[in-house]
Amino acid sequence: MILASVILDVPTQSLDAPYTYAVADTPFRNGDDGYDVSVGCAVLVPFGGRKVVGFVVGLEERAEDDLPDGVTLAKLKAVERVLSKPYFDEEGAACARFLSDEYLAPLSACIRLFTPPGGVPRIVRGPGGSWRLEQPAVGEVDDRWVTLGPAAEGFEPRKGAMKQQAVLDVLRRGDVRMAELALEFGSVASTVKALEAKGVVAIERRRRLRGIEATGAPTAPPPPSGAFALTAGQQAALDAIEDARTAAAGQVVVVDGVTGSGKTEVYLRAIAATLAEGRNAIVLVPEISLTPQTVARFRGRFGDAVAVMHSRMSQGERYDQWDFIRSGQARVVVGARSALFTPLANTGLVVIDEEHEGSYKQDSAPRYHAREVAAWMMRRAGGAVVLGSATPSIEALHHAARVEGWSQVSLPDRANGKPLPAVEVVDMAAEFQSGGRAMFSRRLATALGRELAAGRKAVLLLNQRGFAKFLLCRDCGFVPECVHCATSLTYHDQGRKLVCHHCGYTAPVPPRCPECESPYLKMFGAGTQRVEAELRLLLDAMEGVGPSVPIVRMDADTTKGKGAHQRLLEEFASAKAAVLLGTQMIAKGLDFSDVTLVGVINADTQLNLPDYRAAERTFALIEQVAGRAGRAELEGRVLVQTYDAHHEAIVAAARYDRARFLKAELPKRKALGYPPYVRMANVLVWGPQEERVRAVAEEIHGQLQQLIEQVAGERWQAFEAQPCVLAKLRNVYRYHVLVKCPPGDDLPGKLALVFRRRKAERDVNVAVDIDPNDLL
DNA sequence: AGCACGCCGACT
DNA sequence: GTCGGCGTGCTC
Repeated sequence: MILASVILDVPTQSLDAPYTYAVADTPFRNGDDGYDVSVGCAVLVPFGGRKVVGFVVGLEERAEDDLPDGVTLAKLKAVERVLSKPYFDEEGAACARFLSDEYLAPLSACIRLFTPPGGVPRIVRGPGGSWRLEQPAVGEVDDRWVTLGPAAEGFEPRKGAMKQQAVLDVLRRGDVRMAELALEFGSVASTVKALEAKGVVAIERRRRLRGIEATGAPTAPPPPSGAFALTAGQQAALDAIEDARTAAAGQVVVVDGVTGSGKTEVYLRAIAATLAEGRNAIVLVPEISLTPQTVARFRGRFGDAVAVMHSRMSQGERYDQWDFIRSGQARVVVGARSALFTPLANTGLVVIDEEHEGSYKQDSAPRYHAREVAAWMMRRAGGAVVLGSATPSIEALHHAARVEGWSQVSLPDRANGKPLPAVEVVDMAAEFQSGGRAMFSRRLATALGRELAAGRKAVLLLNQRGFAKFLLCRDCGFVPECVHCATSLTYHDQGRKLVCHHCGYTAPVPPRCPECESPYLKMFGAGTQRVEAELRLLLDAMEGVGPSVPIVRMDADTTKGKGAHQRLLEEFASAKAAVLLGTQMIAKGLDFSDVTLVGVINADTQLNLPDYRAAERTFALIEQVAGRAGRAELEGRVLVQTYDAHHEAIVAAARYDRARFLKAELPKRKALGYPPYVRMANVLVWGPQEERVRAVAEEIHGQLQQLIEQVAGERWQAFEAQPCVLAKLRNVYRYHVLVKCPPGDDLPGKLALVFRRRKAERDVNVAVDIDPNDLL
């Protein structure tokens, strides 16, 4: 008999295992819907007196006396109905299992990554035990197309039949949509009908493919690759990727290239080579830099074989792109991290651009990292992974240096031969001591005035990730730190105290700076609006600048609406002199040739976040934003304002000296026990009642302590349950328990012993974050 | 005795 | 997640 392994589409811990159902009838066929039961299908199955939707993750032939564990012939029921075409194949099912094991996530949540945008069929329950099946609202859309029919040859409309003549003239130039005819000639329905009756035209329904216009116009046939010569660095990178592709064993190539070194051209050629072999490619791009320009670059080379997936597209657009990929016509998928799970067949290359970006880690279950998943996929499929960045993550660099199958190539020069812009550090503590009280240093103000007056543009970056308040001495730049963890202490209003969110260390707020006795200890955290207001005042007072110079503000608030992001950038591009003021999102991907000045208003907020990656992120941010200046003929200049002018991350970034940064950072990581020298898991516990949350967190800590004593070993550590840095979020109290282990150990496997056994509580939620991005 | 409520396990 | 079984304890 044929048995189907089904994951129920019910997101509950206790139902999160495959259930076995019989596949009735002739092999693999069920019901009258015309779909076969195959891996990846949504199916309707009976489950304890009701019906539920599930997904088939396996099919096998078994003898009646050889059923899987826990299944008896008496219990076994049959799949009732097949509800969909397959959403994924065996490989997808295996990937879901991998995600579930590796990230301790519910299998049903992992399976859901593979289902089409817009949702899957679901059961809706009515009163009195009634139920019905609801199909997803998003689906295919058809257009009515008008084409020339068999009688078109030699047909002449009657004299005076102006509309018929006009319609035919248009059609002789090619097929056209009914909607377009109506737009041009008004109501044409009767005209077209008359012509159709004569067999002069035909009306046919054609599937519309949404999401093309929205993501970069379709282009003429792609120009041949290799139209111009590569730099030596680009060639070396391409060679390394070709070696990895030839090895076909999931090799990972880190392409470490400064901004403007031409990484994208390397990707394009590697993809072209992949396609030439009949295999397909995925390109992952951080959500915020997935702009029409980015897409146009790929469409320019690969034309209509490019599918695009990102969250700013409508559900309909995403659905069509997904279905287009499923149809096998797409050869290249460009998208955010979830594009990994689209139904692209025969993937031979995954490119992850801006690899260091935090958005490659999903922040809800399954909390996967695209880098790890891509590596897993390409190991299985015999492909290669490319990780590109001007500032590769410490993990990537570390892996490249010592993990089998990983390698690194550098592109140290810009493709246009121009030097990188000079970066100057503005010491705000010194500025303050000499009387400067403003948000903008005199040096930055002067530079702004000069560039704007000369009709050039500036980009100002405001680091907004300063929501965790910290204390800073305005005289010497001192920030109180934890004596155990070397992270800054967070200020708490309740009780006016400083707390370390890693180990729980607490200290009172000092009345004076412990370093220099200054009384000017200030809490930090400013918003974009305030900065904009202050900047406006500053510009208006400047000679040769004044109120006519626009400030374009880009942050989470101003980029909310559809297309707002694009509109703001166009506004900035079309202005003569202008300032673009924004948060993180302006740090990458922007390429305006007339930006000559880049200012970082507050490099410190990032640096002083109570997080072990603070220095790494600050270093990366400065390098990234510096790359925005002077991309064309004009020379660029970068000013970085900081109260911590001697911090290695800032000094090293200003000199583009990564080796220097790593030399300072790595020993710290090693001494304090942080990645890449340990593996971490962050156990998050949250709920509406603080007492319950803390009790559960402490209980988990106890269980982990026990796990370590009994199975894991003494090189493991479980830290005491602590309130999170974001201790209360939307009336939910949050605690966490941090676990560390040696980098080679099976962290998820061991933790599963504790967490797979726990059953869900009603008032407290628990989530395990393996290799967390941050500990907030 | 009869029934409401809550806990617990099963559900393939 | 949802149902049903069963034990506890309260009411008629």
